[in-house]
Amino acid sequence: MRVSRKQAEENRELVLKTAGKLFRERGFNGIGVADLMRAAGLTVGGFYNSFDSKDDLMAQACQMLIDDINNKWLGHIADPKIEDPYQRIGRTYLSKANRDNPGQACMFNTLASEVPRHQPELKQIFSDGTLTLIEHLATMMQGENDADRKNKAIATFSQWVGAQVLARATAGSALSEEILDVAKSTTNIT
Amino acid sequence: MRVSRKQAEENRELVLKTAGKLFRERGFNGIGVADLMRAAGLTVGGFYNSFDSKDDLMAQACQMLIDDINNKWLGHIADPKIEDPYQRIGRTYLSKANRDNPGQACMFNTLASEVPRHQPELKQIFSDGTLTLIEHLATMMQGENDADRKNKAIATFSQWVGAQVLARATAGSALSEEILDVAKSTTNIT
DNA sequence: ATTATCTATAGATCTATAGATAATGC
DNA sequence: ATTATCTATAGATCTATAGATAATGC
Repeated sequence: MRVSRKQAEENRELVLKTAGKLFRERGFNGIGVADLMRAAGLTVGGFYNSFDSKDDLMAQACQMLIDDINNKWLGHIADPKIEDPYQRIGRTYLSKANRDNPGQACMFNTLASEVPRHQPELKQIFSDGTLTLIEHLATMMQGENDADRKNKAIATFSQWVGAQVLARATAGSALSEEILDVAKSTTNIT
Repeated sequence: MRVSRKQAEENRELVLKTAGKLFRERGFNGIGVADLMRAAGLTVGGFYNSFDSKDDLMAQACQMLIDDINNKWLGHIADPKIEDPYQRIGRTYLSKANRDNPGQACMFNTLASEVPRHQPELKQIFSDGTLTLIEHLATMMQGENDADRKNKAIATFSQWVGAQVLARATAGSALSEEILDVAKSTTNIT
């Protein structure tokens, strides 16, 4: 029954990844610890070896999801093969594929509105994460100075988040695609 | 124990109003039927006389909350004492008071991201409600034609929703107020 | 010997229903 | 007689823990 330390660490990471997907798909309250462990191919008893509590898992999963976005964006910015990282990021962010697959898309669209109801640690992770994302976005914006670029990044990110939230809430109607299209044109995504 | 039909109808409406507040404060899964009835000064047994199920309550509460926004906006538009209804609406929407009191603010900020996970009836209510809100907002926008005004309304509403979601997720940090301020200036609210 | 994971379960929820109660409305 | 609401509870969750098991790592 016992597995190697390496395997145990891999299991912990698998649980984190599974949680990241299922929290985005079903919300923090929409997936229980036992079902989550089963989805990762494990059983509930092992959970508390890796995590102090479900709250601890939520915090770790959110930190991981924010790091994933940051690393993806930084990778795009650094990649010489990607000519215009801002276009690439915005096109993906506002795609119908992202709208229809919340489990793979930006966590802010699905989980940000639940954050204020949870523990301070989680709020801190979201606060810090939002700031970092906006700073990265700001480096890709055109503007006269840093403050101007930051403001543009804030406007752009708010628009993106709001558009995906509303596009999902109206999915199936013509309005849903209009919302994504308008967000693209407002934020200069072609 | 039995009350008059008038009183029973008033009780039903009180439960709806209480649900509207608590769903916005805690999410659909954050408040149970028994606690909700207690908050309304009643007990759980009476709930199923007024509602078929918790899903039914969610649908009715969301419809009521959307109607409330619509009626408030239409009232502002029709009120001769309000010089610029768009300014009035936007200033309230993006206020810190709204950020800090989700139980009294626009349901889209708190509940829209949960909608895709629930029953089709709820999705339909949100779809229809979003379209109606955008149409009302469009009448207050400046633009060359109907399509132009509708696009501006879509951009504005997405921006408002995204800004409040992010402002709440970052509440307590300086960024939170910056997000609200940027949304105001982007959507021409002074 | 240590420990990662397993099965089983305690105790606290949650939705929904059953049957009793007492006031309304014919 | 009817019925809106009450108390009590069934049955299904959910988080977390206890103790057993069997493989790792000294």
